[in-house]
Amino acid sequence: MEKKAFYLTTTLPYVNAEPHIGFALEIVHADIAVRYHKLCGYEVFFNTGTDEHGIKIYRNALEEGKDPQKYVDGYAEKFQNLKEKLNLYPDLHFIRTTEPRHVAAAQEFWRRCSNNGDIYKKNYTTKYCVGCELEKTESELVNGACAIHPNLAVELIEEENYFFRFSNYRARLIDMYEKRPDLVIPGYRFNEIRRFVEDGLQDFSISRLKKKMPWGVAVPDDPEHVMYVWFDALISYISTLGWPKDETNFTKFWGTVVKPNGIQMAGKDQIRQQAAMWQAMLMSAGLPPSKHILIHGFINVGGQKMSKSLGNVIDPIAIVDEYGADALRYYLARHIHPFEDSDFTMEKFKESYNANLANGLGNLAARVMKLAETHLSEPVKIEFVPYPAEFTQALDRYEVNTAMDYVWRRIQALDQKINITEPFKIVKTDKEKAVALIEELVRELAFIDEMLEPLLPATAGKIINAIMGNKKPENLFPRKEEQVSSSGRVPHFAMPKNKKKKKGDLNFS
RNA sequence: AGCGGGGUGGAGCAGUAGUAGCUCGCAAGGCUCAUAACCUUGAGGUCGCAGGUGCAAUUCCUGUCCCCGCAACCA
Repeated sequence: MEKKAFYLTTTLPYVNAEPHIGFALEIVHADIAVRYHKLCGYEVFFNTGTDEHGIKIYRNALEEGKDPQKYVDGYAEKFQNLKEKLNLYPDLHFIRTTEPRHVAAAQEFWRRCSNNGDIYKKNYTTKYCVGCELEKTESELVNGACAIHPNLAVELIEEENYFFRFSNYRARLIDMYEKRPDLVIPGYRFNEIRRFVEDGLQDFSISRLKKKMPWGVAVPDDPEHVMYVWFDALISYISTLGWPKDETNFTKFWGTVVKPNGIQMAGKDQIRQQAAMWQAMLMSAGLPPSKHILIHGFINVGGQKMSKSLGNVIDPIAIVDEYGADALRYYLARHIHPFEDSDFTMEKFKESYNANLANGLGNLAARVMKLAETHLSEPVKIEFVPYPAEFTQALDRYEVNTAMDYVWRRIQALDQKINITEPFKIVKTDKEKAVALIEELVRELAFIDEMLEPLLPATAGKIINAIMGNKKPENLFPRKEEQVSSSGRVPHFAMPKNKKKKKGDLNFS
């Protein structure tokens, strides 16, 4: 029997900035889902990439005196490096929208929409904010300027553009929403987009005049136009599969109209593009819709938006360099909610790192394996134990945080078990019983390790190696104690907390 | 205005129709295998406010107050 196929794509980040913690969140959650499905026996296709066209990139490149292609090459490399930095699934597919295979796919997609009568030319004048790269309606302007970029002059655009007949798809979208109640997850996001579509749709512009802005995919049969960046970028979800040439691969992973299979992950600012525009585009091209669109929230810092001017931007690479990929993966998976907005501060990160990775998982692995190394003559044989329902149910719903909580309860339970059964004591009186006990502890550690595999793959590998070698592992997560606590007090860094109040101890601080 | 999210012990957050849970912090004790770690116990909450439905609501409904987002470096 053929393996079931699992397809998951992130949105493609626009390459005008360094990799962002928000994208790290998206791709780590995606990576966990992919690894989990792989372990469950699916054949998986995991896609990400870079969105490289558009006026903003064109202008940035010119400002830096670079050829646009050279400019995006530099950024694409930084994003490709995330694979290693975040310890992502080894077969991660990476598509760049400037690749010939993508360009060809975008053009074919255009042709199909056009043949279907959904693309037409229209003269129009609009106000356009270069900062947002968006047309602005009157109601969106404040004092005649873009509210987000008040310092940039709103440009008046009057030109002939190609438009997509989005308005034709209102009924069909609503109909699909009715039939596919799990298209957008979570449900309250689905309500948002449903209401938006019900309120009525306006056709949107999908091309730009080449003489003004040449940095885009050429529109078929019209040398004067290039595609608007959003139109071509969305198509990357299927161009990465080899569409339109590789029909087999495409159908296998993207599915069919009857049985869609493509799962997308995106931020809450992307609902409109992903759940409405893209779905209408797929209908127009005669292609299957998405199966699920998972919408995650944003990361705030200390209750505020991240912003350069506030100086509170979190750099995922810096965290990985200091703490390791799995430490960041841990935090994103357990403490950043899969759907709602979450807060990220370095204080919280460090607190959780010490509590749950150093003191929790790392210490547990060390104490179990030290017992094993000392008292067992050979490695414990490990058998695969099926994942518990509580764990799989959480991951099946993409509730990674709940799955993490479950694993950490097992970690705590194993710590408790060691304290209760006291093998380190029993070994002095009843070696045989102690050995049996320790073997049991190792097996339970292996069980925890199994669950860690999709979550913290590097750590999981180290632990299973330690088990198979019957050897205490290297220090998996060294404690970090150098910081001053958030209250400003110097921490009691040199004293164990269960002794710090004892009288008579010398205080080394 | 509208739409969306949120208001849970000192802090940060889960969660649920039926003894309210986690991390940190605090208090007392235990253990010594472990990364000055681990375990136990305790103090601390009328789960924003007011109504309603239920045998039962923090959990569902209605109203109301407050905070945040929809305006980001687009995630």
